Amino acid sequence: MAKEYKTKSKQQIMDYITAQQDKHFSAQQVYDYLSGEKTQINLATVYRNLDKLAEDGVLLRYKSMGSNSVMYQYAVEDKDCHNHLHMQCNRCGRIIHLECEFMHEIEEHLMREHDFSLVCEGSVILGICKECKKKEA
Amino acid sequence: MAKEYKTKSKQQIMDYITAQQDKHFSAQQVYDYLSGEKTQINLATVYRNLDKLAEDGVLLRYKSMGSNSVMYQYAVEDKDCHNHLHMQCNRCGRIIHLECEFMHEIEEHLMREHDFSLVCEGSVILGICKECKKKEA
DNA sequence: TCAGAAATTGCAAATGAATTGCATTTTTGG
DNA sequence: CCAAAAATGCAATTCATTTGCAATTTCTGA
Repeated sequence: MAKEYKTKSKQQIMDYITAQQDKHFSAQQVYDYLSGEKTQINLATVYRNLDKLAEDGVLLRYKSMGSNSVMYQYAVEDKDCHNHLHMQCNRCGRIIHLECEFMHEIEEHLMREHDFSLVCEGSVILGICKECKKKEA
Repeated sequence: MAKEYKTKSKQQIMDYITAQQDKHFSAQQVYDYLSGEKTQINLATVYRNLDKLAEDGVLLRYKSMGSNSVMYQYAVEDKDCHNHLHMQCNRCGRIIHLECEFMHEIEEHLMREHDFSLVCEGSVILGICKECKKKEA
């Protein structure tokens, strides 16, 4: 099995993404942020690390029409994203986990009435979130 | 307003996409199909036409993790895709319209319990469709 | 019917995100 | 401190998509 070495790059990236919490970001954004005067990092390194983190389940990884790059979002650790849908806000891009009993109803309905086995990972429905509606009002 | 000229390219493309119905396809696939011995078309033309058709609502246009290119699917004319979610099969890629009363329940739940205003267009949940499950069994 | 305007196409070049090969550097375990 | 394993930097590459522009096609109205 692959060992993992702690590196400065990984640390910087982790610091960035854990600070983002509900927000989503692209590899380029991580790179831009980390390419300040003090720090120095390579874009390929960012890509490699983000992809590994996504594989490890630390990050959600998805494409949407809203952006021409792959977006990532920090997946809170104790959260198993295989059991619920995700709602993404069309305005702010935030991803909200649809964690409630209603998920069972959705899943069961799809199965029973449509013979469709829901796969939650990567399933993202769009809309406008609470906060953004408030802002607009 | 922009006039529209009927061209051979448009005709060929329309013929292809209307024959696809439930199936999805990329610009490249349309191009490959239309680049037979008899016919001749340019990839840029395919892109331009598909994008216009998507703008006009004739095609659904979406990205998903399953493919590294934008996918299109024929949007049946009398179907208003603003009122229902879409289920995409992870195996065959087909998009199924979730048109049933249960949609109201989902929409209402999201609104009432999560203060989330669902936007159906572009909302695609993933899973395995009936047909693909049969095949695997 | 025909000339000219407008739209469309073909082609090649450009763009831009993402990936990869490889030499170099860093990390870690003994 | 020393190798080997892993990670990085860099440049080159890939691949989908877009764009500029000249050539072609479509349409319209005199």
